[in-house]
Formats: sequence, C-alpha cells, structure tokens
Amino acid sequence: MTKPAKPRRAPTESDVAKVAGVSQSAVSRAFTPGASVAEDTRKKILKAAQSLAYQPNLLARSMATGRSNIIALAISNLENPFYAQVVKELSERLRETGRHILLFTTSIDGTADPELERVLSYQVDALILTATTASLELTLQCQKTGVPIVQINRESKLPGISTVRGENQRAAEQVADFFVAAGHRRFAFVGGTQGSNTSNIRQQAFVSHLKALGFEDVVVAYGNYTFEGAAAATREILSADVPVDAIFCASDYMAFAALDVVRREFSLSVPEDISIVGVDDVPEASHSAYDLTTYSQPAASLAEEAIKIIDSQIARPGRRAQRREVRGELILRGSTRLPQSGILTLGDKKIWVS
Amino acid sequence: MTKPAKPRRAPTESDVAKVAGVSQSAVSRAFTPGASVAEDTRKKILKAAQSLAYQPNLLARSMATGRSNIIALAISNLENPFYAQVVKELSERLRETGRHILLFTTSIDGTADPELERVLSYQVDALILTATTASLELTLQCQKTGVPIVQINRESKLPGISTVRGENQRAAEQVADFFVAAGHRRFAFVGGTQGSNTSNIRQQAFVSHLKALGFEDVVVAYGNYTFEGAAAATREILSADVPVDAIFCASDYMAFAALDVVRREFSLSVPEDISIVGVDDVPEASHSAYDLTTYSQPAASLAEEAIKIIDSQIARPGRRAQRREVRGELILRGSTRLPQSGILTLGDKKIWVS
DNA sequence: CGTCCTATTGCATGCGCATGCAAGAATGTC
DNA sequence: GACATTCTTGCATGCGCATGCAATAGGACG
Repeated sequence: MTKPAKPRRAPTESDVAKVAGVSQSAVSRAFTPGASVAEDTRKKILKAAQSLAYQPNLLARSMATGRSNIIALAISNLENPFYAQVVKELSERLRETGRHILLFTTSIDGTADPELERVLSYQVDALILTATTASLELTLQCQKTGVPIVQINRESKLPGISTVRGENQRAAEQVADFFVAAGHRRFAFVGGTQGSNTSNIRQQAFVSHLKALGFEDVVVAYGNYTFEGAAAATREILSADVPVDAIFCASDYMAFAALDVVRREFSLSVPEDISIVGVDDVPEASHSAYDLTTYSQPAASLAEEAIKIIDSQIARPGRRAQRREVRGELILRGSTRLPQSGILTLGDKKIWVS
Repeated sequence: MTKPAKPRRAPTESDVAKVAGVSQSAVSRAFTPGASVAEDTRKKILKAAQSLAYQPNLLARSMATGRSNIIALAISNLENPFYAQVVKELSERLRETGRHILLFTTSIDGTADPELERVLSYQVDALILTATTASLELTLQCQKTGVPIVQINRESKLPGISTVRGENQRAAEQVADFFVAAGHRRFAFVGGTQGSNTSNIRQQAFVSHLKALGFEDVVVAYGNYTFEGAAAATREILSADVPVDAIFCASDYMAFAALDVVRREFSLSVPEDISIVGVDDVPEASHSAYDLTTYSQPAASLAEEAIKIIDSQIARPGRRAQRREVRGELILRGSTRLPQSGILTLGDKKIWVS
C-alpha cells in the first residue's frame, strides 16, 4: 500500500499568495511577527497556508535575514552522561526561542576538530563548545564574522571566547578539606586530559591546597575523561608504592571507573579502605550502585548561562567575552568516610558529625 | 585586549571572483566537484579563496541545489547512555559524507512533539527518529515532499516509514529460555512506555514464550524508559504477593534502576535471590557496579543501517520503506544465575555449565 | 589555412523569503 | 467635503550559490 507519491515541491509563499489572492510579500508579512498586515488579510492568508500545509522555508528565511536560528553545538564526550544532560538542557532551552542545534561530535582529546572550522558555513548564529576548546583559526573566523563562541567547562586563553564553568577551584579545595578532615593521609588525583584546563585547575587547586594543609605528595594520573582511561589511571595509582586512601576524580564518569577498579580489581572497600569523590553529580552518582560523593555542577545552569551569554552577544555584537561560574556544592554520599567527630565547614555549609 | 572587531560580512564567491579575476560562476564551479574548470583557473581561484578565508555559504548552496546535507535527528531519551551512543555513531558516520545533524529532543512519552512537524522547514534531507514515533501529519508531509524517515528502535504502523531495530522477539525468547533453564519460577517484566511497540513486542514475546514453557503469570509494570519510573515499577513488582525471582527489563538503563531497588530497598542479593536482565548492552552494563546480563543491541550497527536506508531512499526517491533487524546476543554477566548444569542453547550459541 | 570539435568561461536566471519604497486605501480632522 | 495622516499592499530587489545556455578559445585534423 506504500504508494510512492511523486515528491512534489513543497508549497512556497507564492503558492499561498496565489490561493489567497494576494502578493507574495503579503504572505511573508503574515508570517512575520510585527509586520504590517490587516487582520482580515492575515486570516485569509493563514487559511490558505493551512490548506496547502505550507511551511516556511527556514533556509530561505535565513538567507534573507542573515539569521539562521541555528546554533552549532560541538561536544567531545557524549558518552559521559553529564554532557548528554547538558546537550538536552541546551536543546530544550534553545527550542523555547525557536532555535535548533546543529550537532558536531569531536574527538575527546580536546584538540578542536578541523571539521569544526567549517561550521561557519552553516551561517550559525552562535557556537557552543562543550568539553572542547576552539582552535585559534576558528576563534579568529568567529571574531571576524561576529559569531559568538561560548565554551562550557573549558577555559580559553584566547580573547573573545566566553566561558561558563563550575566552581573548579572551590570544588577541589573543599574536597581536599573534606578528605583531610576525614583523616585521610594519602591522596591521588585522576585528571581528564592533560590539555584540559578545567582538569588542570582542579588538579592544581587540589594539590596546592593539600600542600597548604601539610600534605606534600599527591599521586596524579590521567584518565582522559574516558571510562577505560580512568580505570587505567586508577590501576596506576593503586599500584604505586604509596598506599593511597583518597582519590579525587575530575569527573563522576571517571570516578565510576575508579570505583569499579578499586572494588573489583583491588578488592578494597569503599569508603573503609579508600574514599572516592567525583565532580558533576550526574544522576548515576546517586544510584546506589555507585553512591558517589561528588561536587555538583548543575547542567541546567550551565546551559542557561551559556545561552544568556550568547543572547547578550547577539543583541550587542562586539561585546567583550564573558566568563561565568556556576555554583555547585559538595554532595556527601557513601563513597567517602566522614570525619570522626566535630564540625566540618565546607564553604558556607557546616556539617556536624558526632 | 579584546578588540571588538566590527562584524564584517563573510566573503562570498563574488569577492573571491573579484580577487581571482574571474566570474562568480567560475568560483562556484571551482568548488563543485566534477564541474568544468581549467586546472589553472581552479588553482588561481582556490588561492584567492584561501587568501580571503572564504567559506561557502551552505545555506545558499542548499537553496540552489535543493539539498541541505542536514539530517534531522529526533531523540527522546538522551539520558539513556544507549541513545547517547546512537547519536554519537550517527553523527560520526554522517560526517564522513559531509552531512550534519540537526538535533531535536522530544518528550519521552513517545507522542511525537508537534514541534517536530516544523522540522521540514529546515529542508532536511532525511529524518531519523530515535526512540520516538512519527506522528501521522509528519509522515504525510514527509511522504509528500519525499523526505525519507527512518525510526530507530520504534516500529510504525504507518506506511512509508523505515525501521531499524534490534532483535526484540528473539531477545525476549532467549531471556525467557535462559531464566527457565536457570531454575527461575516467577517472572516479571519491566516495560518502557505502554505506547512503545518495541517494549510491547518484547513483553509479548517474553510472556507468551514463558507461557509455552508452562509459566502463566508474569508480573508486568512500566518504567517509562526512565530511571525513576523503572525504580517505581520494580518496587511495585517486588511489593506484589507473588515473590518474583527473575526480572526482564526492556532496557539496561531501567535494569540499573531495578538493580538499585532490589539491592538497596529490598535487601535482596543478585543473582542469589533474584536475576535481572536488560537489553542494549550499554557500556555501563559491563561495569562491575552493575555487571548486568543483557541482550545486546549494537548502536553502531543501528546507526549504520539507518544511514544506509536513508541513502538508498535519497538515491531512489519513492522507494518503499524498509525494515531491518540488527543482530544482538545474550551477554551473560553477574546479574543472573546460571543453570545448575547441562548445556544451555541460546540461539546458535551453546553454553556448557557443569 | 580552413573547418570542426571540445574544453572553458561568462551571462542570466532562479531557489524562497524579507524588506525598502511608493502607491493606494482607509480613517480622522476641521 | 477637502485635506492630512496612518495603514495596507504590491513591486522590485537582494541574500549567495548553482546551472542551462551561448560565446569564446584552443586544438585537432585534413
């Protein structure tokens, strides 16, 4: 019964105009909010459009207006549920203003895909890079053409690139404080990619804060933000001479890998033998299988701020890049020991353990 | 130092033409594979283009050619890592042929978003629906305009819609066989949404196959393909009078929720007290925290087949819809008991337990 | 050297829509 | 009722690129 209907051309404004007995421009105006059309004609036109199942050709509109309502989204790490969540939030929020996402997946190692440099061919209104860093070429091109770029969770030394991120420094320091308060003595850090400044900032803050507290050597390994990589990093850490009893991972996703390795391969108990903390607070972190203590990084807020920045840049082109930090908090779960007793101060939060 | 460069217009073919001393059409041809241009002029043009950092305007090209190289991808369940994986596979494969994804996230309950009906405005070359079902209107419109639709993991009664899916029936039957062989007696099924025929097929095959094996009542509850929903469904199942000892979940993601509830809220041991099986074989299923037995559904193959169908439909418009099934297999892990002894036949695979 | 063929190039046009401009219609004012 | 003012509407044009067609150039051949 599948009748292979001959692909008819989609109806255009001219078709609608003919049916409604008006000019093409009248039809255009009928679909342009705020344009000057008499209520009667508008109704007539809409009816005609309805009868033809007319849909405006958004590409043609983009050509004419110079605005595509397409936002390019480049993402490197979709398998990490955190970023899947970010994508979802972005998509839903952008839709509210009639915009859509042109998706680019890039390799995880952070070097911007050359493919990405062709993104401007699509005349996108803005660029959101999630867990990726823009190349210099791309940045220059965007600057030249006035297309705003905002990076989520990746800083950039390049001017003109806006940034939204979680509280990297504060997160690392609080985790360090918490570890120390709980009586841990040997620390490790599982970083993302070496090129990721997000990871680097966390690492540096973690290490130097611990140093300030009197703990010198922190074992560091890199998990490349992948599950397998983090598993390998954890093995490396646990195989070292120093017996580590607290691991801070630069993402929940990597912390899951650490938990797996610690439990299965090294038969250690969490949190009795070793505590593990992640960053992000993905939904899975609260699942009892992981029950991971983590410093949260609300995806919804990241998405929201990113879009706010874009909108402000679109509204006032040439505006300087913005950097925003989204608040998170340390969420205590079962993957960490608690301090034996006393009051633990974590930022503006006090935890009383007795 | 952020110099707010005045947004210059991006260079066009005419600009390039002027620099190269040729006509605009020559430039166009230089960028059209197979067009008639002398090698010398082409080089001259490419050089000029390079010097201007010229990028073809893909929207204009789409207007002129009637082909946008944009594929619309609608997805309802990005938080499920399985679909995140599908998206990634699709994205990477499409990129190889210079196409990109326009992303639509839809609500999870399966009713096609009305928003989706506007997708054709973008003149997309095809539509891929993942874990969503196309509405009648959308289907008709696509048929009329000759835009192919392929649904991944969701059947459709509507003609003209192609489908790619895993082995739903076979999966359910093998799981049933396996459960019975392992000595289970009381079965439950955690479905997705009631409207999802994928889930329905699995349910029906599971129930009727068990019936054929002599087991009449299977407890059924719906988890809506969400984690929380599946957790609630599991609670419902475990709170019923019949003590269930084997649960088949319509997705790994829901199986994770079931595992959590079973272990934490009901303090049952897996697989000693109860066995749990999922479908998909997402990466997480192999993590030791879950170690989930599951029937696999290779995301890469689903993506590949979907694209093949699209390409064939684009090549020969009006071709009838296709339905393809991608092979999977039962992957045994720690969330299920094994049969006490004997040889277990699962499809073409034999497992010898002694 | 003339003729014919082919490879290359430019011209003109169209894709579907938005929009400045001017003409015409409708309304208001005195 | 004459005129000014505000609304509507259509016309013409352009957005950037692809492409049919005609014109030209360059060879090949006899």
